[in-house]
Amino acid sequence: MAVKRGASGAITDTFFTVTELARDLSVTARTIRFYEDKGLITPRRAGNIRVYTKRDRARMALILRGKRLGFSLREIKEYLDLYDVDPTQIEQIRLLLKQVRMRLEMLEDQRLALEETIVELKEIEAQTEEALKQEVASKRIAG
Amino acid sequence: MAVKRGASGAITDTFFTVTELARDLSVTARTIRFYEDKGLITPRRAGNIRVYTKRDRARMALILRGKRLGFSLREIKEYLDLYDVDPTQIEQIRLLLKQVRMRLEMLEDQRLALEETIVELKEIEAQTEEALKQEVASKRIAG
DNA sequence: TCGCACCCTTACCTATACGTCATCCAACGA
DNA sequence: TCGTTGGATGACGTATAGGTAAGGGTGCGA
Repeated sequence: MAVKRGASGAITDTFFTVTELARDLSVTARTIRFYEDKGLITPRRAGNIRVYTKRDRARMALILRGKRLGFSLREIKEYLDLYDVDPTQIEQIRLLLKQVRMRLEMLEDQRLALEETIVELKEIEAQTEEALKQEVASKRIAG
Repeated sequence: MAVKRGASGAITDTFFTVTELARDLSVTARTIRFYEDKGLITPRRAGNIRVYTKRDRARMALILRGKRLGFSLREIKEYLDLYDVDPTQIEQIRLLLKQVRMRLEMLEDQRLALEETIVELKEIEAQTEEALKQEVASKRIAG
């Protein structure tokens, strides 16, 4: 409920400081500032202090999801820019569509690889559990 | 059909040289040697020349899939080691099982993120196609 | 008024994953 | 015998994604 900055570093309930946002998203403030450096996010300032809105927070969440998916910051930036394209420029729209489709293909491909791996790991898991049971059982008999 | 090394660098049909394997997998020879340096793959040698079997090729394919999934070489190494664990050591089995389950959790998580993103991109795609149609139609009328 | 908690910027440090020479050796065909 | 192709180090270079101080400013409660 603090309107001014208290011990927590909060400005208001709808705005965040870097460290607040960082804690919220389980990253460091350094990381957030670094993303700003790279042009992925541009918070407003109160004086020279960064002020993040909920929209900024959502954007950060998108960035982090992109990272979980294994994309580089450059790629994530391009991806985020897809949301900000001017829809009146027809050539720009065509380009955008092409990019979106390429990315979709990549993701579908990645999903396939992912599912293959999950299946294999589950097999290993099952075999391992089996082996474990066998081991324990034989020890019980031997003991 | 070459038994000796010909112009292609082939040794036999079942063995590969670095560059052959590299071409086959669309990576550079440097990459493969680097993986060896990091202990991810250990081909046999003919003298001091690397000789890769089909098994080596399969292992390389696993490595590359791991990379597509966004894992580091260190993680991929750990993952590959799962295939080589001695199944008689019960504590080792328990550890293995734990690792497999952790990795599975990560992958399921990743799959979720992936599917969210795919859905969003498909929405953008649909909207963009729509906008494109509108643009073209209006230009046709105007022209 | 001191210290603490945060904020900012600048700058150097680090790990990962290769790319890029440079140098040297061996085999093969013209 | 020479040139080309390919293989093997070894060393240095590079991009990405931050970590880690260093140095300095501000507001606030004790």
